[in-house]
Amino acid sequence: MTDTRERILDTAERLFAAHGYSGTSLRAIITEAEVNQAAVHYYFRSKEALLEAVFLRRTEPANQERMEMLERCERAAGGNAPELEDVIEAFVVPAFRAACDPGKGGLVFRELMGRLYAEGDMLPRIVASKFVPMLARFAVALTRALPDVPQDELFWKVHFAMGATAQAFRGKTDWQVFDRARLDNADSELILRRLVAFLSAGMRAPVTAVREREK
Amino acid sequence: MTDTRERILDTAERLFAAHGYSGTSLRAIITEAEVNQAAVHYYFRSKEALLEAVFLRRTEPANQERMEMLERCERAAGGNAPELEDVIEAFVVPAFRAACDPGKGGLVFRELMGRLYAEGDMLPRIVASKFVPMLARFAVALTRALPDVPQDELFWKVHFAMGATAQAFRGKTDWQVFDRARLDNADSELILRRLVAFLSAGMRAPVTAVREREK
DNA sequence: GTCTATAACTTGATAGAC
DNA sequence: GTCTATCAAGTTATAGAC
Repeated sequence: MTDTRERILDTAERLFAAHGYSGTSLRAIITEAEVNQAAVHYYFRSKEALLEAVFLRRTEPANQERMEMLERCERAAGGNAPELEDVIEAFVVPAFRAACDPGKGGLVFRELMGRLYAEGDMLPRIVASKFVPMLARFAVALTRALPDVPQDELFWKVHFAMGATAQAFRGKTDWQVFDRARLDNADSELILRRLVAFLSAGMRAPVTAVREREK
Repeated sequence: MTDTRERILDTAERLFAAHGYSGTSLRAIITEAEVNQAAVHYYFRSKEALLEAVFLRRTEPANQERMEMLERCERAAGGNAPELEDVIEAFVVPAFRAACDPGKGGLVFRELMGRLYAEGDMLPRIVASKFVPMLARFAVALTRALPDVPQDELFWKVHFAMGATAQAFRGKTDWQVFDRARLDNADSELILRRLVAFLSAGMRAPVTAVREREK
């Protein structure tokens, strides 16, 4: 069949998401996808290249959309600084939506995205470099939206925000301390709104407002 | 020598932090620690048990401190609801400080903590279960500190907050879009203040305040 | 408690017939 | 493009001498 390649991608996506990169063996993928031993090395030439393919398949279009969304909101602002919420939405919404709707991938890729966001070193820098131009654009927009925040503080806020976003993508916890509400059955648009609200407030929060206290 | 055990723990901590659990082989640990092949299986009985030991060595005391700090701030509040910032600090500060100061572990364990927080499934649930009682206590305190936030919304906010905290622990990014400021050379108390400010604001942010907008 | 040796298995990757 | 067969290396874990 000609969809062998796709079946490998789908299965790899699922297993990488579930067990991580080094936690998933090519043989596990081969077995679950019910393809031939050599197929993986035929279509992709290595395990690493397979991960890249899995990753870029969904990431590249989402990044495209992010840029468009950012440009659109910057144009709408005219010469003024863009609204913080808009910048954050431009970054978060395309990836999140993409990770929700595609008939097949859905939750699975979201899980994988969370893992990759969080680990940061699972992808070789070559792939990460595909993100840098986009991230740089967002860094500028953020700086304009938050002109009073010094750069090194902004760095940390972005850092925290990336972590929160990654977790939003993952949507699973083993700690059943609140009894309910997994990503599986939750309204993803509502989650998005909550995430944007959370991030915006966090980014704006003045650090100096934290009162001094005794240890 | 009698510090063989400790040397294994230290090395394992470092390598798990750098490459993840399945990305680290026992042989790599054995080699770097310069101990004998069989030593790991003698002191710990499996790779998994070794990870648990690495994890609990620093985690158990920190969790103890978290509980104490929470109780202290609840007592200070008398019958009233505890202050949000205090609850967050009680959760974040002990682990973060512990991960900063111990002469040896320092940055390394922080990196590992970030990884484990983010992955969530690297530790077997048996170990995770050691956390549940503490987390449940914090869930109650949070609910009291934020009485107007419905439970399922609170669940998500905690979810986001855990992600941001995990990222704060990791403190490394490959995306050099802001040119500077790594965890390595940053003032950790300042990071803590920033994190607490970020989380508090995010937790308090009313979701309904996010204005409607066209996609 | 420390060591060497090795068992028992899984890994990523390839060669070459069809 | 698909298959089987297999390699070389690396893996966790154990047995048993000292």
